Amino acid sequence: MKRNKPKYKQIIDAAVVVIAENGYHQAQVSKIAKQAGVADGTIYLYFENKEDILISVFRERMGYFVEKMKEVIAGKETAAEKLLVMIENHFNILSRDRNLAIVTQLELRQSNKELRMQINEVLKEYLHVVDDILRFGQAQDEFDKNMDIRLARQMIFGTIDETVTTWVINDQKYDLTALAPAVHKLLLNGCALR
Amino acid sequence: MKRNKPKYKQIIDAAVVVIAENGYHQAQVSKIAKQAGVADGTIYLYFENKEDILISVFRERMGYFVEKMKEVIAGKETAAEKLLVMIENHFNILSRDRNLAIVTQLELRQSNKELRMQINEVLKEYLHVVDDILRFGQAQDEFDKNMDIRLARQMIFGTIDETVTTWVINDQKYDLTALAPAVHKLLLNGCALR
Amino acid sequence: MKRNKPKYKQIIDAAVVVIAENGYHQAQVSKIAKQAGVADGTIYLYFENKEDILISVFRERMGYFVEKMKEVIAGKETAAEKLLVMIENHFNILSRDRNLAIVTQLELRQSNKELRMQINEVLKEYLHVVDDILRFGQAQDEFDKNMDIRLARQMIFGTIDETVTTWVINDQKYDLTALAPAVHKLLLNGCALR
Amino acid sequence: MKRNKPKYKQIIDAAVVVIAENGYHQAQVSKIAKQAGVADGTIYLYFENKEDILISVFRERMGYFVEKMKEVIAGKETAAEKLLVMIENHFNILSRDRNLAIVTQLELRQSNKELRMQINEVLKEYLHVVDDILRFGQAQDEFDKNMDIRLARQMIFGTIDETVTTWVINDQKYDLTALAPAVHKLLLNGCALR
DNA sequence: CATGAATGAGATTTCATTCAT
DNA sequence: GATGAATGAAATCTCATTCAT
Repeated sequence: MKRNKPKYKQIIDAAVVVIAENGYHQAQVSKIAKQAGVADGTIYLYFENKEDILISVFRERMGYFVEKMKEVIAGKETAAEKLLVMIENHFNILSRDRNLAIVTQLELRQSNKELRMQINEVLKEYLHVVDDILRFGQAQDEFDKNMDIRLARQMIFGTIDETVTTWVINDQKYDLTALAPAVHKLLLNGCALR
Repeated sequence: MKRNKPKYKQIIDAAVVVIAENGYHQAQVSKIAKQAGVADGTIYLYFENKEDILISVFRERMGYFVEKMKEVIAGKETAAEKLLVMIENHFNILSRDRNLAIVTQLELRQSNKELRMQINEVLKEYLHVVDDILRFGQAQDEFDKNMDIRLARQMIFGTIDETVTTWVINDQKYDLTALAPAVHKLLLNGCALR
Repeated sequence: MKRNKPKYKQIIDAAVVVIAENGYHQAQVSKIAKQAGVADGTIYLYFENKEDILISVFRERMGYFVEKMKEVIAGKETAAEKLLVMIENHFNILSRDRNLAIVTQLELRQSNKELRMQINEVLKEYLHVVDDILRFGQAQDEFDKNMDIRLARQMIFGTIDETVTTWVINDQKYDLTALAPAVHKLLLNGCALR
Repeated sequence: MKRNKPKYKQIIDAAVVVIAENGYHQAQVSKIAKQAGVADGTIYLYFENKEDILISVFRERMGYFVEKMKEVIAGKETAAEKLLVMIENHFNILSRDRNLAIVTQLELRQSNKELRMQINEVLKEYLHVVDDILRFGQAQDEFDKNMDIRLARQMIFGTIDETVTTWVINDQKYDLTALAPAVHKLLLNGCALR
């Protein structure tokens, strides 16, 4: 069950490809094994069960996601700038790994409640990053101090997520990253005229 | 296959209860039949197949949803007011039918891609309502005319959806409807200080 | 259960049409009822069960078959002539009622062993007709007296049956009746040169 | 899906036994699996689906049939002798494998049209053997050159088939092979006195 | 460490038949 | 006599997981 052996990554990568190409319900363990170039039984030397593969896909990739986010955010001075690079990076990473986009936005959502709960656990880390930006913005007098942090986080995450999902459903046929500034503006200022 | 016979509604209602209580993947046709108080075979006098039951759950309830929305929205003068009653009603309807909330926010999303496509078809009607409010707001000089309608709609729907889902995941333990004004304010003004 | 009421015949006729058009396994009772223009339940006022419909189809039509045979055979003097008109009539009747041909040669043979046993019971009458011709031929010194009647009957029936079945399988695209003289000659003289 | 692994034959053999003992419609996959001493799922490692098992039963056994025929026929000089050994062997093989006789003469004929079409495809090979004998006989001036090959083949096959079926229906209670010379004589010379 | 053949539980759907009206 | 809505039993096939090699 060593997570640093090469076959571990191999299987995770294979799972992303297989799920993206076949859909969640057609991603059988034997297909993942074949794509990874290992025997079916070998999967179980590295993962507890099928659910463990899926949650691991999310954890590994989302871990990279959050690390990346923290890095680029730290490099910015204002909350507005931090929010912008976060959105840009979110869009950018998924634009570049289109299979991952399909898997996280469409396929993995078909998993059962229990798996989704675990995925939410992983997501929390990402939500903390959003919260940090929001609190930082309030402290810097950039953001409204009366604003409910939890609701604002739901707005930010919900908007980003819905935007990416719509892009995936439309077969990724437009430039997602290009939408970042407009989304950023909307999240900062809302719909109303100023 | 008549949709106005009492058993049709009876089965739809049973499906909502069974899915909410057992989860999507444990909602066997025989469980739904038992809950509805009919024989398994009777289900197939009213629905083509299992998928048809699930689609119908969504269509029937969402149909009511959209009708209700259009009604309350028409009664308001400004875009801001229209948006507020839309959010209030969305939250309110799901607050009152907690099983439906579980089914739409968590369970039905586990369905396969094809079923989700059909659900999206039903959802489009709701998204049109949002679009109408946004365009109305622009025409009335309440909303920013440079705003991308599609992105704004994604923000509004994404925020509402994420808020409801979070509430469901947290076992519906707080008052969802009470959040409507704060969500409304966020959507109108964003996070930034004015 | 009166067999002389008009609906009895109506249902038999409907059964032939439905089986010919849909095949044995797709000939549901409800389809037959619809074709006959009666309610499903009405079927059971005239027939014990589905099997009874099928066996009745065979009995009614084959009854006519045998009557016809006896009639035309009685009008001929020699065994050879009797055999010829029997073959001609067999081919002719099925040529004219192509649905019946499909039903007797292909579809009804898919029925279960029990039903086929009953059909064989009905067929026996027809086989007796053949036996009568054979014995008459032997008495008249037209046919070989050492010949095993049972085997000869199997040859005659088997040949006729196989010929009709082949014609049905080939979509009845050639003139079956035209084959009667050649089949007759073969049955009388065999393959060997004289 | 390897056809040379021992379990492949094992399942075919089990299918013959189960179908013969229970009838076509009562030959569930689970019964066949049990008879073969494997798990239900194992069946599907060797066969596409249930129909594939049935086709394979026919193909495997009929393949042996045709091979055997060609062999014994090649060893004879005259068309008459060839025909005789063909009939003898046909009767003999089915006499020795009585379950197979039940399956081919009664049970497999209950299959749906599609399966029967496939079975006919396999049968064609056998019919070619008959045709070859007939043409050989004509070339050797043993058989009537004016004879329609197709009709003669239908007579031969129809007679043999009907003879075997009658024997099976009568519970195989007489010696089928003993009938071969008489059947042979009938096919060569017909019913008529010479 | 790695393999892959074997396992076996579990669910949708059809359709002959009934019976209250 | 006639209706037709309701019944409910029954069977194929999939696929995650194991374990002998």
